[in-house]
Amino acid sequence: MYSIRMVQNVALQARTELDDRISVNPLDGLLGYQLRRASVAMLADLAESLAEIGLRVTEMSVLLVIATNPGITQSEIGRVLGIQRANMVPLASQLEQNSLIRRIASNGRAQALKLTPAGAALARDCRARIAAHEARFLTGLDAAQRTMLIEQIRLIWDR
Amino acid sequence: MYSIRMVQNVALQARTELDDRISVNPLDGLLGYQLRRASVAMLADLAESLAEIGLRVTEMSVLLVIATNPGITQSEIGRVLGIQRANMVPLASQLEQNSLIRRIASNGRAQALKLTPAGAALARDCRARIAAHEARFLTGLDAAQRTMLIEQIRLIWDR
DNA sequence: ATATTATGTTATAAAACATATCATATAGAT
DNA sequence: ATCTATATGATATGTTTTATAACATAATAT
Repeated sequence: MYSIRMVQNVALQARTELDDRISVNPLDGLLGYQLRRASVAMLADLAESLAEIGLRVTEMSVLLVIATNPGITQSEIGRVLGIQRANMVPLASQLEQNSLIRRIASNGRAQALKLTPAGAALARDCRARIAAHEARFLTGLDAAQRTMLIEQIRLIWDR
Repeated sequence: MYSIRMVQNVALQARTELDDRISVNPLDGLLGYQLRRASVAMLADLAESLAEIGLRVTEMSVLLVIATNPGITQSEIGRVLGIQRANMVPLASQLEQNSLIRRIASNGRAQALKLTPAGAALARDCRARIAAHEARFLTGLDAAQRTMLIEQIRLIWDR
């Protein structure tokens, strides 16, 4: 007979099947959704690696931009990385407190940012960790395919 | 002579060139960086469109998952979308308060979630907005190229 | 000389996200 | 049948990220 228990089992069965079915996610075919999931996955992996050297992802990004562009200002870094001017302040302060960068009086209120030797050493470590991190997510693609994929993704937001 | 003004102008000139130069961003060739920038750009565009109908991106995602899987539970939605069980609570409560979904006692503590007629109508609106949104970022690619790109990105995090 | 612009800064708020804990109800084991 | 383990929803909490508004200062432009 149709006891409550039976009905409950049927309900459970349906939900178990749901877990196994593949196309239950209506967002699966969306570019925006896949970009978000991939980005979150890579961010988590990178954050884990950078935590071992006491850095957050955003801090590492600022560090590398300064390494490549000695003398760049906070506002310029913000424009390059898409970070608000106001949010650059605690970021740069943190890096300065940890003796990774120096702020040098420049033009107007602007300050030229440069790496300390410790900052330069850490930047090299970052590059190695990033290379390993990227490789973990690009297996199965040769160099040309990697470049093409990255360029296609860049064109999505930068044109 | 080397007045302060002159020195300052030189500094400004250097910074202006920096803005124009192309490869000042050492992250440009990284998959993770491009994924993040593209994801952020698409999220901002989608959020703007969904704000017009009073929804946030996450709320829309939950709404569409319920639309496709009537009777699904909060925990299951969390597993599908990568949202913590605890964070699903205020999400579902918000949708229920706005009379977009109903929570129906099911098995155990679980509750089967279903759309109200208003929720179903809004879900249709969402799908139209999403289609327009996706099209804005996929110009220049035909249907086959779009599918391939999305699949390549999916493989980055889901394998 | 005055108005405008750019930079750094502070304060603040909102949103997203993670963690730990708890009560309850089922499934499974003995 | 009883006990244990597991799953779900819920609450509370804290952190991180991100955005906005306002301000002082120093440069540039008119």
